[in-house]
Amino acid sequence: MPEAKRVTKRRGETRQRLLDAALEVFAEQGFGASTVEQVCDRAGYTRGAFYSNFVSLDELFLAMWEQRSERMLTDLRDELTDAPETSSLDAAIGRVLAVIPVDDTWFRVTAEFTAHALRKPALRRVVAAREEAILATIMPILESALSAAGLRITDRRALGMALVAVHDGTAVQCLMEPDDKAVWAARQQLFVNVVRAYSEGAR
Amino acid sequence: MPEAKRVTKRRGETRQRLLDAALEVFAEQGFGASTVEQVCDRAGYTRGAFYSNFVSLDELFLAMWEQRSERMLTDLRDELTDAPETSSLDAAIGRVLAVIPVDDTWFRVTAEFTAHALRKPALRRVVAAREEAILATIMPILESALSAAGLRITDRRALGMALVAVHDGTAVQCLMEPDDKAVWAARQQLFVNVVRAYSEGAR
DNA sequence: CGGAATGGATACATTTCTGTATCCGATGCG
DNA sequence: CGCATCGGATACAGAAATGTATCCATTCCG
Repeated sequence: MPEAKRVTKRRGETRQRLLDAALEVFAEQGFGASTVEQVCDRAGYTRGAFYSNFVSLDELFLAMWEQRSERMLTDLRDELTDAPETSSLDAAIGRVLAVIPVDDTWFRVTAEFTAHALRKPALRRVVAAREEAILATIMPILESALSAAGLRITDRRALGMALVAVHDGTAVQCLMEPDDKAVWAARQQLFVNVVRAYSEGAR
Repeated sequence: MPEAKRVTKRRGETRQRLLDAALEVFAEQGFGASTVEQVCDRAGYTRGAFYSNFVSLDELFLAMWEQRSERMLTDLRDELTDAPETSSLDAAIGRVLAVIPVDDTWFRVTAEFTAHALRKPALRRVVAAREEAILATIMPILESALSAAGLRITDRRALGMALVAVHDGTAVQCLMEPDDKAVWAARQQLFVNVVRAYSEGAR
């Protein structure tokens, strides 16, 4: 019985500021090198506030990542649901990529979290579940754009995996050379090529 | 003038054991969470040995990563140079993938190092240089296999980037589900598809 | 208002890590 | 064999991080 503690306004704010601070600190220093104090300083509190809200940095990390990725996912849904029935495949992919933020801070944190999950098996399911949710949001858009172009997906699962892999792999490249527009263009092109590779039909 | 210090046998061994221990410790704990003592304990020395050989964990990390990736690269070259003139594209890709180890430990460390490099701009060139070296080794093999199949690469640079991205992206997936053979198969297939996407010619 | 519960600050004891200074056994060399 | 240098161990001092116990201000609610 987790002893449900009611959340007052003040407590909620504190908690949120700690979550926000954690994002920044973990992105800058990496999770492993971050300390409770650094997070508290950034948030404008002392360690007392932290220990009153979380039991460990691990817990904070998980809570923060889930909140941010959940928020990212709903943003994605919001942006994509009122889709203006995109005609071309490139345009559809461009739309999706424009909405999925390759935000420096967020990506670093996600990379850290992934590495963390490789070490803590319990977290793998969390990561996997999030990926599935993202795919569930994106695939329908993609499929409708494809069918408008007379194409259909041949292997849905394989395409999903490929998209995730390409996203993660190219995101690193983009962050390594953030100013090289060619890298970003290549990324977009790679997505198009991959989608085509797993589709068939009239062109 | 770095005051070239000559390397005795004993010193070399100590240094090497520290490098090896670093690989394991960093893989298990992550670089940021690792301490000098943990590395020394693992190697069977005390901190005295460490500070006599390196000035900081950062330096050790860099030295270790460069040594291992260099070794990996020469292994790759050795395995590929005596290539039995592979006929099919799939076979060629299979060969290359078989040689590039998706070793759990090494991959984790590479991921850590990449994250580290995102933070320390000086390291980005190191990572980029290594990627280029790997591509320089692989691309010729690939091209000969392709031409044997009547294909030729259309955009060498784009293909190189794509291969790196796909490698990194899929490696994570394979490590997350190490026992799911389907993931590994999908990975191989994705490589084939990507290479095809950036090639043209008779089939 | 006024007492009770809440939430975060403060103070403290403890542990952990770091870096250096020094020591001593081993190894190389004449 | 004996001296000199080398390499790692040991010891120590200081810094940093942790977790807890306690205190005080604010908010809640009758």
